[in-house]
Amino acid sequence: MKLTSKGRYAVMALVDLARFDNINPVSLRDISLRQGISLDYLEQIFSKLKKNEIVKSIRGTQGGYVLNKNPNDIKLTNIFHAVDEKVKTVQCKKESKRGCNGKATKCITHNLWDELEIHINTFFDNKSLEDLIKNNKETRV
Amino acid sequence: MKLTSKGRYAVMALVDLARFDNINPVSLRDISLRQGISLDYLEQIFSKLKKNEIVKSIRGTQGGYVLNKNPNDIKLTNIFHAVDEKVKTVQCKKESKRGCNGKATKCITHNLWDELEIHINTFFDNKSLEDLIKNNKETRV
DNA sequence: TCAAAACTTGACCATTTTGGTCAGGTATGT
DNA sequence: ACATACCTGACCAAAATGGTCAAGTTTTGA
Ligand code: FES
Ligand code: FES
Repeated sequence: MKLTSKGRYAVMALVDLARFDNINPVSLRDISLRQGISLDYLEQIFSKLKKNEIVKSIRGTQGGYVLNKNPNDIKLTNIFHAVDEKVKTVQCKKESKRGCNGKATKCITHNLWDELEIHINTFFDNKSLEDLIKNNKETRV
Repeated sequence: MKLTSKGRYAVMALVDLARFDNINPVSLRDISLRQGISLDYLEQIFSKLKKNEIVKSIRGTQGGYVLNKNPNDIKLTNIFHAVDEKVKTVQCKKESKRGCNGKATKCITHNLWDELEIHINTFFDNKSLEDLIKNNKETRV
């Protein structure tokens, strides 16, 4: 089980963004330099964040990106969903009655994995961007 | 973030094993048939489980595998560790002071991922094979 | 006006991981 | 002796990962 860098970068970039967007839009170039993430890769990520209305873009010189919501209303769940970082612990299709082995009933560990998935998602549901900024400000002092 | 089938199969196979090992050793062939897992693949998995002293092997006709510990002492953590299914959320090396971006300090989201890793591992630490068997017996009634 | 800054889109690709298969063993009970 | 079942290691196709590259379009400020 590992986190992909797409998800990791998305959160990283948004925390960076949230810390600077009070006055001006923040350019991807700046985020790229500060966080050490490839500019081209950031563009892919922000394209998705924009489609999911987590950020707004402002074009032209002095342009950049701005948060589209209150940091408190942006949960990790939303960010991960936007960049297709999904938690997948079961093998079978959830909607179906069939199991992962192709048999007619769910396998003997299905419930376990389901519990695990809920356990992980709970973490993401409860963490907002606001929490992360706060936490980061504290450690900056 | 997804679970690999190596980890999933390992647990599945051990639950199956635990349910039948009271009397005789259980052959991989039987597990393979009951759970729909390739025999060759199971052999790879059990080789690792054996090295980690989670199961014992008994060779020859009527041979098979037997649990090497009390089901209550086999935690999911142990199983996952045995088959190299590890939870990896941070990008950097934990021991090092350096961050994932190559910089001298940990990145702004490092603490978050660390928290997440602990959150997930807690789940694995607290779940034993015994729990799974019980749960399964209940649902079988 | 026009160049530079910055967003936009989509194709492309090398490397690694995954999820196995295959081919040969070796040990042991009957 | 022979069948059963463990044991070992090589091998491999397909998918996912983690990007790069190229070619735009839009807007501002000098
Ligand atoms: S994981 Fe759902 S049936 Fe096996
Ligand atoms: S994840 Fe540890 S420094 Fe970024």
